[in-house]
Amino acid sequence: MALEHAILVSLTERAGSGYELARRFDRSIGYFWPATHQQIYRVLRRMDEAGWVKHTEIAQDGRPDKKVYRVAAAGRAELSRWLAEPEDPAVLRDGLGVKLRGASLGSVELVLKEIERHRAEHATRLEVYRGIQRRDFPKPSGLRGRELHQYLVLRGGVRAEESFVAWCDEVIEALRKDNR
Amino acid sequence: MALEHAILVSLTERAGSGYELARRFDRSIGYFWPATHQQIYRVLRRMDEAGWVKHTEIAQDGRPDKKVYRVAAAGRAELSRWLAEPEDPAVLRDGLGVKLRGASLGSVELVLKEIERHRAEHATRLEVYRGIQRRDFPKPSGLRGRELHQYLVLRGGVRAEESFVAWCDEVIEALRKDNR
DNA sequence: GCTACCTATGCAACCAGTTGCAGTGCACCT
DNA sequence: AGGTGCACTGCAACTGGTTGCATAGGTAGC
Repeated sequence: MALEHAILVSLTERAGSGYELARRFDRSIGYFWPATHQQIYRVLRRMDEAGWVKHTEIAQDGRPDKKVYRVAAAGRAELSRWLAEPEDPAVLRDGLGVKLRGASLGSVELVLKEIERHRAEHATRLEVYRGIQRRDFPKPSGLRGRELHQYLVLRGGVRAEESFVAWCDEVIEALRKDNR
Repeated sequence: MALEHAILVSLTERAGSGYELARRFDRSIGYFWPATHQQIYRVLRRMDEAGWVKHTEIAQDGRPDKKVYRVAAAGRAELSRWLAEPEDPAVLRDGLGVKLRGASLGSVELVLKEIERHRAEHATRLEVYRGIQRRDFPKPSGLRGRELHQYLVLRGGVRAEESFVAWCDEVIEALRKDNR
């Protein structure tokens, strides 16, 4: 599995608390590996116990103390081990496809509405990603190394959402036509 | 959740045993909702207890007996309830993105190889889907109702794999260029 | 004759992800 | 003064998915 590894990648780039990591996930690694704060906290504790990360408690005023985590030697070792290991290719898992498949057993009208809703959702995410792209990578042609990799990951998010939106459009058009 | 519902959709189209369902999932609903046979058996038993499906034991010679399941009234009711309910839009979850993001912490060479491997895998799946498309839907323009829906679901699978392959190609080219 | 794979079912243990809740204290708005 | 929202941590229960194993006869290849 990979939440451990996603966290290690993120922590290697920059040390941080569980909360900060959860925020970071929301707008970077998270579009390839979403995670909630509870999950992150639990995995951080586990990795701390295993010696993959170390934490320093930091008192803050006006705010609860936070634990800032850094990657330890064992964590770096685990990360390179994992990076060299093959990964299972991702599979699609989308309940919307099941709904469409079963549409004629219920109301095709309602399923169509649902697809329009998903279309809007995916279009919103797409706009968010494009915004990040414009802001953080205005000139992609000059990118190298780590920044290039980050950009390419973002491109994956953009492509995935584009493809969702295009599929929804195809479905919406076909269902409307069938309905006439 | 939706494995229950995916099974109900499939069983409504045609009654079948757990094993048959697992095969069907492998080449139809499964590209939107993958499931293993163990999972399917467990859910079938649960649905049987809940009265959503009924089974008939069928003796076969030279082969183990099988239980053929059919959807019961309660199952049809549950299915329409679910079809009318909103569904959370799907999120991408792909460890390959995490690996790419962390590539510079290990061997970029190795990650590149891994991406080429995934590219090949996705291209294979894509070819499988396109084969099904050619065989089962040679003339998509005339499709209506349930068949149209099935075709559109397949189109989703095709689009998703196309998008994966295209992304891999973009990444491979960019990493090669960066390496020179 | 042995290995391996296919049909067919299923249990048990485990692992990962989700949901709901709880508590602290500041800042900001009404 | 009261409500909302944010920063920050965390537990507990649950649900769903994965993996490994067991059983059993038939077919196919070496």
